[in-house]
Amino acid sequence: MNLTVNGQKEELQKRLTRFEKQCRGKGLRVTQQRRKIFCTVAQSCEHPSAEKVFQAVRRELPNVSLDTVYRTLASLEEMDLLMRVGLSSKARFDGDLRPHCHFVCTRCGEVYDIFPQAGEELLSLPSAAKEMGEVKQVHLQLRGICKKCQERK
Amino acid sequence: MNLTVNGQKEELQKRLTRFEKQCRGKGLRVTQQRRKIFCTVAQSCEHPSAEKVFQAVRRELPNVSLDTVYRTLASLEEMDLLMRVGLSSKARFDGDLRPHCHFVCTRCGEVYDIFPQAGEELLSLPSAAKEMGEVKQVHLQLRGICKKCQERK
DNA sequence: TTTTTTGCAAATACTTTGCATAACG
DNA sequence: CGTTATGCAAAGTATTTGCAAAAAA
Repeated sequence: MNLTVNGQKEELQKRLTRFEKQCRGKGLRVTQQRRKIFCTVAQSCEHPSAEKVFQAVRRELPNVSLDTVYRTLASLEEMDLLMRVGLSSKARFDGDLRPHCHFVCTRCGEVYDIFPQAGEELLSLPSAAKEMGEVKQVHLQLRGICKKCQERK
Repeated sequence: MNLTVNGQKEELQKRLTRFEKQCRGKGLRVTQQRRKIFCTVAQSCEHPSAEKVFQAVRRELPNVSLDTVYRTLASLEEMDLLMRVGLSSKARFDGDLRPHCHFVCTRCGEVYDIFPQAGEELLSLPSAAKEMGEVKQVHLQLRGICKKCQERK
């Protein structure tokens, strides 16, 4: 994997400090594996898959296992130290093609529709978008904890 | 599955006609299975998984198979008759937490970052969002065909 | 030392594929 | 009728889990 430094404003050291602080706050131990996995994703700008992270980390920690990578990525996501592109778990489909967005509950996995009010603009595309290719669909997804899950806590 | 009619403006009949026209245009036959699978997703407002669609379709076509459902959902997506929530395939991660969006190429699966220009507003949340729960992250994903794929066509 | 985390291996989803038969146009 | 789509079964990925050993605090 090409570990080009991505354009994050805070340098790696600051981010590592934040990572360690959050781990300790949650009672999670700062292991070599966790640190290396975090650094790998933080420094990459290619949206690596679990497998890619595994391969990169393995160069320095030849004994890491893929399942540790999975477990760690999940906990880093939970701590908001990284984000997941798309959704994990199984595919879900939507036959409603009108512009709207989805609220996805990260606890129960439920997906709710949100329609903009009359007059509300859903979004304006960043101008850089057309340089990437031909945009066919726009998916706006809000992630958080839904009302139901908040109540049953 | 609760097949509540969703609030689509065109009624089912019109959508079915469009579906049939697009199938014929692509040389795809309008089979009972395709029609039923399309109707199921078009009428549902609960973002069903492949399995859920399978269960619903099965009630009227007891012999459908799950793999037909998968194949059909994929072709309906290709024809832009439905959309997929999140991404299929494997999970990918992003350690850059600054507000930005992703261009996802639906042909090669590559994910590119798009950062808004200075002064460009990425989006304004629909006012209905806060009623759903606590929004923790906003994911804006543009799907289309990337430059590279356009060229190698 | 005590508890958490790891690596291993095996299990579990979820999704895709090859092929003979059935069905559309 | 000729070709495409289906159903079946089996394979392929991606991800998760139980458990004993290793490592952090």
